[in-house]
Amino acid sequence: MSTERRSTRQRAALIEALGTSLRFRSAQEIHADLRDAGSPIGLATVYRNLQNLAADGEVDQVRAEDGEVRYRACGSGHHHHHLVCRGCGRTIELTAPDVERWSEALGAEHGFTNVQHTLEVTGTCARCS
Amino acid sequence: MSTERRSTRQRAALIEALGTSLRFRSAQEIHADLRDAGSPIGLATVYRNLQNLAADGEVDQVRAEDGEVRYRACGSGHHHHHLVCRGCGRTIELTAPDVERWSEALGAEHGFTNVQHTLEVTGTCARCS
DNA sequence: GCGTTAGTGATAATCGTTTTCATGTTACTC
DNA sequence: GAGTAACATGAAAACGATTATCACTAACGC
Repeated sequence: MSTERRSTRQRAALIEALGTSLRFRSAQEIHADLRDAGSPIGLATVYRNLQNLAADGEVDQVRAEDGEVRYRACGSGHHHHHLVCRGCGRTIELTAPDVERWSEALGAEHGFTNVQHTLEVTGTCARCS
Repeated sequence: MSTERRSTRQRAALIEALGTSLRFRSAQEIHADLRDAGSPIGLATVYRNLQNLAADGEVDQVRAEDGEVRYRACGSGHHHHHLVCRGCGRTIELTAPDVERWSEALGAEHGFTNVQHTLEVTGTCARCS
């Protein structure tokens, strides 16, 4: 997966910006933050690099309810899900082995192969309510 | 929920078009189908009515991987999930009581209130593989 | 029928994202 | 170091789904 990528200033800045945040953020948000932080970078470059990083499994992406894609550096390279606060965006990583097994079994039961699933949990965290 | 809606030819045609399909379809797809079927209807009207129907709980909407929203008339008015074929779009409704309970408990455990979740399963059905 | 009011639809506007393409950088070789 | 091929960048334009606008039409209650 980890196709070889050249190391550029922009890519490094992006990775750093991702590393310091625990929230899921949109490409536009990240772009603005980088600009504000004094790292001039093109919007297209942000999009491209985020896609690369996602393809290489170095960041997670989720699609918000409004259709926007949000990104976040995730600890484990393993498959996992998220519990995201709708207020502040605070995110807790989850593993759900039962769900994994359940969806597998379910696919098989209906003759489906190559089964994947998406599962995201949202709520209002203690601080925000 | 079911805000009172006036009955118009366009709304009726839309509901009928939805009723005859088992697949999730995009607003654009449905619009094209209606046009082809000889039911002139504006694209904006399709969008508006689909949103109304979704708000009234008469159709389900899911967001595809490319960000497009797809609609489908669903049998039960109850909360449920879907197993969707990535090839032909054939859809099977699922209930997952374990997942419901799991996400509830999880939210509580982390101090989250008003917990919701999205869960969609995709795969390749027997016919398509 | 009549008036009120929601619904319609062609079109323009929005907005996130992708593409284009000329230019700048990187990694590699000699 | 200099040369260079391939990749990366970024400003601007293109794209595509969706939403807003607004003049016009049709439902509904009387």
